[in-house]
Amino acid sequence: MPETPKESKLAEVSPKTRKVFDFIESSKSPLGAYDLLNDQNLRAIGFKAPTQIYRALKQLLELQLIHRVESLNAFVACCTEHEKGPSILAICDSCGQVQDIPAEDIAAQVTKEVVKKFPGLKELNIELKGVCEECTPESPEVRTATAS
Amino acid sequence: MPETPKESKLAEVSPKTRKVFDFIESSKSPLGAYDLLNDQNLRAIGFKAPTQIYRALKQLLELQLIHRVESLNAFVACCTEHEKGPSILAICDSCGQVQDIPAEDIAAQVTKEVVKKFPGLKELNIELKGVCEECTPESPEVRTATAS
DNA sequence: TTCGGGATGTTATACTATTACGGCTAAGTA
DNA sequence: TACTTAGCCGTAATAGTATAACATCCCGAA
Repeated sequence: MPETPKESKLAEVSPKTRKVFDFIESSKSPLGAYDLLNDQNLRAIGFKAPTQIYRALKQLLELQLIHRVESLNAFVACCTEHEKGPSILAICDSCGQVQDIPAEDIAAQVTKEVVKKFPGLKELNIELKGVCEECTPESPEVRTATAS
Repeated sequence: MPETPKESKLAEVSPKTRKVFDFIESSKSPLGAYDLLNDQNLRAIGFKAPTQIYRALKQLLELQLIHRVESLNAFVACCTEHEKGPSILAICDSCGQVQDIPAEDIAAQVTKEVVKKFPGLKELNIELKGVCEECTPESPEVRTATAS
């Protein structure tokens, strides 16, 4: 049976790094490095200093198992459905949850638009703030949305 | 004669806040709060503590005279040509300069794509990393660009 | 003139991230 | 076996970013 990409990546990391991933993945909201550091379960397995946490996070970022949410200084697990492609991170101001939305076509359009002014594009980071579907009180029929 | 939007906004702020804007605007690269705080010219006019700087920055952000570059914890002046609309911030890894590129159409597409999953969209932040045109060694004819 | 509110000053502290260094262990080699 | 070296991990110290809390001043309204 074929391993999923996530499983094969996780096979490469140490048990401690894996534990960090598990906590991020099981959290509904993004976690900061110090949230992780102060987690009793991670303390219990030997995390005592920020460096240790940051080392694990660095590895998970390189494997693209997690995203860094720049505007929150925090981390979320990558959505397992589209592990490879570019993402939009949609941050709900109300419940704090972050959705990792696939953004292949947006990325393509951005690339196309900026190529003249910025020919050496390497990384793309899109973060949205607002209110997610679950926290939106209006009925679905009358919803509207605008970006400022 | 009509004032520019920038001028009319700047008319509202205190001389000290204006001075902070001037420094950000005249800088080629994004400035952090502590870069500003440690600037001799700002010290000379009475900036002594981070709070003062952050207050000025907050006001300038609200007036949309500056952008916060989330991935750098730093601030750049808004491009004067498109003060009102959404922007893409393109950060050059080589020279450190940031281009503020208009992004009306990208914003519209993002809005359209995420409206179902994220109907309450309020803010859009797009940051790119890579190498700008000036720092790109290749000849213009053979340039290509891809977003990961 | 006194009151109250907004802007500004000041101090302390919280939060985020990195550097530097030292020890351990596992793989390769004489 | 003993040596070496490179990478991983632990630890301490410090750098960098941001906010809270409270004092003070100044000005306009009553």
